[in-house]
Amino acid sequence: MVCVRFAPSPTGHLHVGGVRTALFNWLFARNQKGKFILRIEDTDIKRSERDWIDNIIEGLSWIGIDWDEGPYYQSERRAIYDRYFEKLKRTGRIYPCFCTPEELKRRREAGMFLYDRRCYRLSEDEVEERIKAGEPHVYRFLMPEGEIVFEDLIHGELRKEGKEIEDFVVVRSDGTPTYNFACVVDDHEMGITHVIRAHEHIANTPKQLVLYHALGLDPPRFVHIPLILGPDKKKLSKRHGAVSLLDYRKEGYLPEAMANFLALLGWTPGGNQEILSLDEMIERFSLSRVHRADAVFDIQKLDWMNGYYIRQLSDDDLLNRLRPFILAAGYLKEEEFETEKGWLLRAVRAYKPRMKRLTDFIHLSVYIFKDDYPVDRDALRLIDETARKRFNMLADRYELLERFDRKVAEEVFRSLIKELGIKTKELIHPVRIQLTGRTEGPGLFEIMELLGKERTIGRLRH
RNA sequence: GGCCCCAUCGUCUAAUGGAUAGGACAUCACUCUUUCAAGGUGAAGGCACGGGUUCGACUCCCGUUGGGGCCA
Repeated sequence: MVCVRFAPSPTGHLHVGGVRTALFNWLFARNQKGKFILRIEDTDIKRSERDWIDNIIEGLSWIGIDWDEGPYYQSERRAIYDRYFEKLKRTGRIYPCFCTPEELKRRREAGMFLYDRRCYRLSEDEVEERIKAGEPHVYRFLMPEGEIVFEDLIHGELRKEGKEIEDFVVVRSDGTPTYNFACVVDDHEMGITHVIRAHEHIANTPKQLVLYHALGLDPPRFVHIPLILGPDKKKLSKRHGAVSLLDYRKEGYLPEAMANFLALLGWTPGGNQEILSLDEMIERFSLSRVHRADAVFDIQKLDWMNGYYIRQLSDDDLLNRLRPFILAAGYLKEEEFETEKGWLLRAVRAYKPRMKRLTDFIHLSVYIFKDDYPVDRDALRLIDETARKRFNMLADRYELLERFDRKVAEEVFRSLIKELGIKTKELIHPVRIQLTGRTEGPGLFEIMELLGKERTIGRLRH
């Protein structure tokens, strides 16, 4: 059975690149009726934080990814790594190294890019003595020579000369395993069959393979997926703006749009359909349709897709999703959602085709919630004395109405225009500006209905 | 400095030796319309370059260029 994992390091927010990796793993597992495991790689304890772990879990859940096992924490699996460490020691392929980070840095600056094995040449007596003296030391893996060849499911055959890789560290001076070592142990222990991870890990694969070999274990299949780039074609990072998945939630993106958009970065379902639900993605997912080249994160396409998903939502559903934003903006109080529901639904319907993000609703609709809304000063100049006279005439007629909705508002409006012998737009535009402070928005009579008789008249006379 | 990966419209991509190189976003135009959106119709826009291989290359091979990544 296929078994994959997503193994983020809790050193920061769950970013969109990580989500995409998780998504590919998850889609593959679900498509293959396999298992998806969540593993938190927190070996580097000082850099890991509980908050980041929460962020990862919340982000994955929000976008719709669930896991069959875990989260496992590497920080709680020390005993397992120790066991494999002993095993590794018995192979004679690791040796202690006493070189300090400062020394190594200095040598690298001097042009020594590969470790020169100086500690490997230490005599047994000296090693024993220095360990006994409590001198800090790491353990390095003695790299075998010869070519390491492996099959990547996306890139095909990849090869690397063993002597081009230095004797990498497997265990730190504090006894914790390094990334490559812990990763191999966990992937084996958890029965991982396919390691699907970001392209930047290609260089780690040969190191992991020699570890599998030394430990006498069968390696999994490797799949290196392309990176997500910023508009400048460099690896997506904070420099490019929002990279944290939950920041997108805060900005009003829908989880289904995020998932759809991210899945299409590097993968195609084939055919021309681009809008897919998670279930459709599961059904059609295949690693053979994952692209090789890196992909630029195109926020404009995300915006379009998010707007598209918003338009597909029922008014009711959309209102529910808008609720936290409306509350946060202070437009309404919790209890008013019930009493104002009918009105809110009409408002939602009016602004729906104009939203790209949920937050758009807040600024698009200010003037129906508040009386102190922003006003376009330039547009205001279009309102002259004649216009004001007409506003009052219109207000006078609206005063007489028993019922006030978009239909009667329009009928009355049009009859006034007819009497005045002017064109519709000669009055409609000034009225819109007078009522909303801006030149664009939903149909004028919908706005009037949302405003209601009193406020419409009040603003007309203002 | 070394090693590795990648290369189709501005962006995401389809094509798997034989189509006018297809679609989506963005752009532009037209349309609808009380404005802005949304919708509809259409346009413009791409195989990085140079060698091979082949009857025939976007497709295979080599090189160049460009971009990216990893060793800290």
